[in-house]
Amino acid sequence: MLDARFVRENLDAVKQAMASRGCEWDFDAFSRLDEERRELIGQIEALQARRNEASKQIGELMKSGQRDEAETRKAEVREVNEGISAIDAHLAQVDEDVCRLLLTIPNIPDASVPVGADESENVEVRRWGTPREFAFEPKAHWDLGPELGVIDFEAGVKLAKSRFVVLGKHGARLNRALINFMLDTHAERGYTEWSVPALANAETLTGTGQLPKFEDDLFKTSEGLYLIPTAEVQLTNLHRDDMLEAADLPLYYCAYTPCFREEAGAAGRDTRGMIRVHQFDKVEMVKFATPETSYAELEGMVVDAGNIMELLGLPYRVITLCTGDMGFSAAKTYDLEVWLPSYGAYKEISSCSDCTDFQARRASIKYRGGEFKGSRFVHTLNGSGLAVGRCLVAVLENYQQADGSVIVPEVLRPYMGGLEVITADS
RNA sequence: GGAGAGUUGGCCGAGUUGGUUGAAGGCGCUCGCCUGCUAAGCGAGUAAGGGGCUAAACGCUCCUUCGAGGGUUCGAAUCCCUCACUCUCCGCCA
Repeated sequence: MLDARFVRENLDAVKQAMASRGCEWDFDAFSRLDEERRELIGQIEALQARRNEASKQIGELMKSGQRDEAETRKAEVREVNEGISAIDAHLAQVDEDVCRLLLTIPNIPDASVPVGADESENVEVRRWGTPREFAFEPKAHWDLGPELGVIDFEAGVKLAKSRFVVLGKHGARLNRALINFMLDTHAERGYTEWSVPALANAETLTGTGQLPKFEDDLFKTSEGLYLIPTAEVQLTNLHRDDMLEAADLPLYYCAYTPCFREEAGAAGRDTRGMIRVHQFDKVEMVKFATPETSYAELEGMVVDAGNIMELLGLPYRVITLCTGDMGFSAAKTYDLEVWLPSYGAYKEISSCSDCTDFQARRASIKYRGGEFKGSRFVHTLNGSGLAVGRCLVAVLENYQQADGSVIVPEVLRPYMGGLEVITADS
């Protein structure tokens, strides 16, 4: 969420920022409501000051036995109170409208973010590794997986519905190996591991920005809880309403969780395979940093995500999302894309964002003890490290051999009981 | 699920015959003094959010907030109701 005063005082800059995102926002309504709100607050507070003054006098009159005079003042206050409640009802409505507007305006892109309309205008930053030249026709994971018995698409549909998958045999173990490998690797780099609920309440999801605007993307339970779309939600909200110490920053957190997404607007996209499914595993990284260091921390997070693919020997590239392609809460986002032979292209496997104080303001996450008076909002960052399902797909496709078997990357073998090759009958 | 106790500022903790208590005291923190160093000591300051005044900073002023919401009252941390959460005991259970 943006600060109402900031929007008011930087109206043109905010308008420009929203235009660069291709985001429609009712600035006129905001200005109107914001002004009305302040006007009403002024009126109410003037009346409240009168009431407080009179009440104090009534107390004194009662003590000194001037009952009649006290009764007169009481009648006066009753009248003042009627005025207050009338205005108050109006203010409550205006407040709600202002709040609703502020909760639906996205973060302002950082100045370094390329301006662009959509993903075609994202900017490549760097590449690591070289896509392998196959001496045979490589298979896509939607063929390879079932043939090896590691992915079962039909079973997923039977147990739940389309866009759910079942991992079997070495697939299940490879999945678990990836999770453990990622968590262990991040731990070595200073990330504290957490295990968090897979369900979250509305307040939590409002804190990170999924609600109220993107409720359609979430699975919801009958009692009002939501299945988390990412562990970012939980890790970031761990410190909701907290006051952190500057000396403790930055904080590095990570967690493995399943993630659940309705994919409401994704009909027809990535329909084959397990690239886009309703439930997938992900290891997530979250940082809490000061405004001074947050962009440097973002660079570091991208390195930490890329490190996983480098250790796995998976070719990838890093791109900077342009203004039109960035997520709601982010001020700057790097996507990491892994090479997938089935797509003949790089495909998103991680998204690392600096949300600046956007989430911290919603969730009230502050810190103190720095070179400033009082407290300030922290900057929150999050990034996948990595999406496990897509990583499993990348391993299968990139490490496949002509006979249909798949070599297990060396770093994963300790997690696979020393297994070196996945074959259909192993 | 049943019964009881609790929820106060960065933290701990007073405050329930309603009225200068936004809140004693302590800890922590900041500044100053003192002090070979450190520790201790002395003095002052120290909640947040919002409105207004000011070109702005400083500052001044007003309002709100004692788990959340509602009620009683001229006035509520203090009385009443509802809800949430925490703790203890019982029940149930992986």
